[in-house]
Formats: sequence, C-alpha cells, structure tokens
Amino acid sequence: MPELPEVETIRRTLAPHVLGQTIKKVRVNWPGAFVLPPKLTPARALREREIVALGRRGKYLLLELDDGATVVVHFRMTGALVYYPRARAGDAHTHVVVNLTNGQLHYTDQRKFGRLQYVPAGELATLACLTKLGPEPTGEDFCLEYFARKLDGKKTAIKAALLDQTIVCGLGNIYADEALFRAGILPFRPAGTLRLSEVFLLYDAVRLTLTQGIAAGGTTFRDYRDGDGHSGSFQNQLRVYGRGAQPCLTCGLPLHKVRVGGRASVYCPGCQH
DNA sequence: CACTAAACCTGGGAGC
DNA sequence: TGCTCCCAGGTTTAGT
Repeated sequence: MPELPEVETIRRTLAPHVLGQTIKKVRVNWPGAFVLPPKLTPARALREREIVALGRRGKYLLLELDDGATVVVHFRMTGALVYYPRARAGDAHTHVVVNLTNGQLHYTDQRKFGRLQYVPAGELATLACLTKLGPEPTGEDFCLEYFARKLDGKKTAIKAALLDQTIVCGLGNIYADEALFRAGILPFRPAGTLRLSEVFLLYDAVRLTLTQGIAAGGTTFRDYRDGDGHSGSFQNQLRVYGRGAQPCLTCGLPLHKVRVGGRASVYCPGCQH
C-alpha cells in the first residue's frame, strides 16, 4: 500500500486538480468503502461542498471541505485515488466516483481494505486513528532524543518498532526494510539493544529514505499509482525489499528473508549488524 | 503489556 | 492448461 511517500505524492499530484473545485455528484458502487455517520448519505454530506485543502497525516490523506468537514482516506494495500479531467467509466474495482465541476475523482481498491471516512466539522480531533499517531518522521517533533527515548529498554524487534505508527508514523514494510539496510542494522535486533550511535544512523536513514521516496514519486511495486494515475520510480532504488536471495548490491552476499513481527523482512547478513 | 493469529479481500505467481 | 497453495504496500481486534 501507499506508505508515507506514496500518500504524500498522491496529495501533491491531486492538489492542483481538485483544490477549489466543487463536488457535484457522488456515486458509491461499494458501500463498504465509504464510512459516514448513520442518517447521512455520501451525496448529502458532500454535494456542493468545495475542496479547500488537501492534507496528510502519516499514511492518511485528508480532504478538507468548506464546511469544516473532512474526508479521511486510508489506502491500506491497494487503494488509489485518481483524477480524470473527463468523465470515464470505472471498472470492477472502482468503488467511489466523485464528479467535480471539472473532471472526476475515482477511488479504486482491488482488495477493498481501504476506506474513505466522512468526518463532520469539529470531530477530527476525536478520531482515534489520527490522535494515536506518533510524530511525522520528516517533521521537527521527530527528534533524535525522542526516538532514542521511545526505543530505550524496548524488547520488541526494531523492525516492529519502525512499523509501530504510534512511535513514528508513515513507515511501512518497504521503507522500514530500506531504512534498516541503509543504517546497517538487523531487523530483528531488540530495539533497546541499539547503541545511541546506531539510533542516530537509523534516525537519519528513516528521514533520508522517506525523503528520497517522495522525490521519486513513491514506489510502484505492483498497484500503486499517484493522483494522475502514474507510477512512482523508487522501486529502482530499492536495495533489499523484494530482493530476497538476490546478491546484496553492496557486498554481493545473498540477501536473507525472514519473518519479523509477522512481516516479511529482507536484510543483508554482511552489511547489517 | 507483548506477541501472535485472524480478519478484512482479490489476484498474481510458483509448483505440480 | 488448470488446480492448489502461498504471498502481498496495512490495521484492528481477539486470544494467549
């Protein structure tokens, strides 16, 4: 699914198309994709509302409307939100179609894990999935001291800690493995065993990897597309993710693939300690 | 509290 | 070619 770099890329590519546009019509083909308070319908909630801002928190995309309401989107594994300048037919995986003054937004999701949640004005601060999130990894509240304190004494694997959205938000399986490789740290090390110098290397690697992911327009391993329907290119810069048993690009040893915290994890036995 | 498994879904790829 | 099994970018919840 879209991790932070992918969601940020979707936000940036959609913004010029949809900001200032008014929602004219909403069609929900699969009701499970659109969550909203009972007694409200998608059409009644969104019709004639203007999209005034596009935000992002972790892996959540936030569509802010002119009445203070917000549509919170989480793409999970295969969700996508694409803008088309001209109306077009969807396919079997097109669950929501939003007609704007000019053009259409299509929400598609092969696996149906993702959700669009309508949150009425003033209620965003009560949304648990957002309030639980840790700091933005590329922002200022994510500082080395904070990161070191969160990992200190932790017995859980460092890989699991990176995927824990309450410690720092936005990392998923791809960028967690890539950051660990770049920092030279084994994914199954108990988080509390990292020396401060290693925490610093990882802190830097997390921020650099995500920044490079955004610069590349995200990683298209299979389904991911940005707001224009285009693929990203960070898959060309992956060093370990999806490369199990292939030679390490740095030392040539075959990469190992193991399970850490229930997730497939690829690492180099020569470069990571 | 910490960790695991299951649940939510569909489809691609490997192996036979 | 076709069938079965395993796997996949995520998160929540139930169970041990």
